[in-house]
Amino acid sequence: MKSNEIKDAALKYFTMHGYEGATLSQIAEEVGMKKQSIYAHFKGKDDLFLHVLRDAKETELSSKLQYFSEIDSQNPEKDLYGFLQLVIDLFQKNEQIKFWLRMSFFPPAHLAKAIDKEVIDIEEKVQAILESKFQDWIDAKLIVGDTAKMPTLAFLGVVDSILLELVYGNDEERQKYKLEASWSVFWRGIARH
Amino acid sequence: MKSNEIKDAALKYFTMHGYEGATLSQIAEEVGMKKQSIYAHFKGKDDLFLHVLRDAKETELSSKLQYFSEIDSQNPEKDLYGFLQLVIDLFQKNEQIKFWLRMSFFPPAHLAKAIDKEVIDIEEKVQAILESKFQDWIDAKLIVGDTAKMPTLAFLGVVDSILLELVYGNDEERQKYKLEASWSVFWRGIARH
DNA sequence: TCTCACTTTACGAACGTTCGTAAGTTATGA
DNA sequence: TCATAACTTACGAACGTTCGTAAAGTGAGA
Repeated sequence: MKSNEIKDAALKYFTMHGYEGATLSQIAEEVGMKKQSIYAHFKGKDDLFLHVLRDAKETELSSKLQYFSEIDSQNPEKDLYGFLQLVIDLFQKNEQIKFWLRMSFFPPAHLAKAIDKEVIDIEEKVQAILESKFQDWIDAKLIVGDTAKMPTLAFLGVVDSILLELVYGNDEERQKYKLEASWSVFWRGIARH
Repeated sequence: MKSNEIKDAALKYFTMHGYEGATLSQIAEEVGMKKQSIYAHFKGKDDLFLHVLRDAKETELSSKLQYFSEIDSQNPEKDLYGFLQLVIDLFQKNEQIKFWLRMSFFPPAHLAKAIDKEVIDIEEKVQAILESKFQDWIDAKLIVGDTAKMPTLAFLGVVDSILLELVYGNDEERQKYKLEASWSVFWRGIARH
């Protein structure tokens, strides 16, 4: 399917150079065609971008939902650390997550609204699941705290900081160490002791 | 000084639209001149960008260094929380920090090397100071831990996650709550108890 | 099985626009 | 008078997009 090849190339260049920095010529050349041919598959640059965005959203969301459906939820330490590992894993082997991250935080101005809607949609879903898990753990006295919202937001913060470190990512040793540091302190911050 | 006005406008557009998305025409118009007049002050787009970058770096660095020189260092809880407040404050009233953040993580490809050098320079300095503070606090048994590196990196992670939330920033209530959540969990994670 | 109409895909050429950049000219102020 | 800074005008290159056209693929009817 040529459309998918185009989307793959577009994903790559949008991720590397941002919306404005990516050109249809580059994308077309990567696929082995002229930029005009892209218009046989997509209405234009915006249309192509939004298709890539929705694919990325689906990947991001389904990966995370799947993770939560698989865990037994009786071991918060394992479950949460596993989620961090999942995020790192996705980031490293899946260009879509990098794309998603970049566009979440620095969207092209004229598409900001459309992007925001998708971002908020995912965010709410993930946060809701996470919050219910934390509530279970609190009720089961596996972690401390009265409301589930606090550890949830703190954990999402850890996820963000790890993602940022991965984006920045020139020192792999530092990445590992920073992940461990953030995780250790976070876990001590919510664990019973 | 017209050069400064140009840099101010450039800062604004580089921050909003990124390097590729910002145009010299827009910048010139903001200042009230033609884009060709910019060349009376700067060699070109790259030159203007690098000037803005260096100004931003200086602001970022001097603000943080000044903070550390002012604190008494005997109260880690107050000192660290104060640093978070400083970062938020800087971010909200100073466009340069937003610019700095965007360019740190998503630099224009052909200037990535130059930008990286500056970013690493600041990062190392801030980390070094922070690490020595943490070491003092550990020695004084004000916080737990054997090595200072772990709480340092974890704290830098908290800073990053807060910055990201500010960049994203459509829900101010959520921002405050997330800051409190990240901070509370972090502090409990390193505090003696 | 062959043909005819239709759709899909690709591309050369060109559109209008904007980009960053340059040279030459005019006004301002020391 | 002599810089300096802003202006006007201009340029090649690249941008996203459109048009017309040609080739390739598809399905139906005879």
